[in-house]
Amino acid sequence: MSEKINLDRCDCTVIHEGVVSMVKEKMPDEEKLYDLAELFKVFGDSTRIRILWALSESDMCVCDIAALLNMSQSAISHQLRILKQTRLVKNRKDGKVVYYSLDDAHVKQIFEMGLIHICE
Amino acid sequence: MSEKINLDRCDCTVIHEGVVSMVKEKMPDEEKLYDLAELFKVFGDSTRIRILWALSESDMCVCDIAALLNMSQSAISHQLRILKQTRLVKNRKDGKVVYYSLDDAHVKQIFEMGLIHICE
DNA sequence: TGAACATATGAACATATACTCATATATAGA
DNA sequence: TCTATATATGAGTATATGTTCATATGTTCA
Repeated sequence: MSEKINLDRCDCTVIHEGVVSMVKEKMPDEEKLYDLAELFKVFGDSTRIRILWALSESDMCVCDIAALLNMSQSAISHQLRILKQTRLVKNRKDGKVVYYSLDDAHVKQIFEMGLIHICE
Repeated sequence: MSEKINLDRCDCTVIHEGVVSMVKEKMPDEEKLYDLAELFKVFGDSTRIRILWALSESDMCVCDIAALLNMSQSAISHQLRILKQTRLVKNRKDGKVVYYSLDDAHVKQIFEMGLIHICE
């Protein structure tokens, strides 16, 4: 279990060849893991987390969210754009007002999983 | 349902006072949501995601991980530090070699929740 | 049609962050 | 003790990103 092969970029030797090749087999596509990271990156901002949490309580328009979080309308709008691109929220227009709501039933479950870790 | 009160920072008016105050009541502590965002931020990097996924398959030493991901030992070590600070991984020392393993049984479940969204 | 308002958006800026590079620390073996 | 090896870490750098500011778009109502 100690073959010691030098590799390209990593400036060290493989100590456990068997383990590495086994794990390499089991790893999902690079792309899928990249997408997964991109999704969590969206959750990784407190403004967006608060927006998502708020929307999990009730649909709201942009002004309401801005008031709730005491932030500028522009800042909220920019973040809503990101959340929409990630298909985490959707919106419906009613005259001048745009109402946002969650577009994924699993958002709350993802929150729960995170909280379980934090609260341990 | 249209009280229109001007607020501090948000450059707009509250359209639905009732909804905003109701949601404000239900929102968790600012600090808790901040911690939650910080946790997801750790998941929001493809290098760390790949490390966590790899460790969910098998414990590994730093060199093995560097070889697996074809990255420098230093880069991996820096990321492992972050993962350890967040209590997502732990390590044990065996001579010169440091073995890392998952420190949270829920990591895989958090992945699953993310994948459900991506695969929809 | 024109004023008021809700929202969206591009550019600029300040900050955060992931990696590299150089080097420190620690352990094993000769 | 000296060398080799495995890992950790501080500084520097390039890039990513969140917010602000100014302004555009689109809708309602007088």
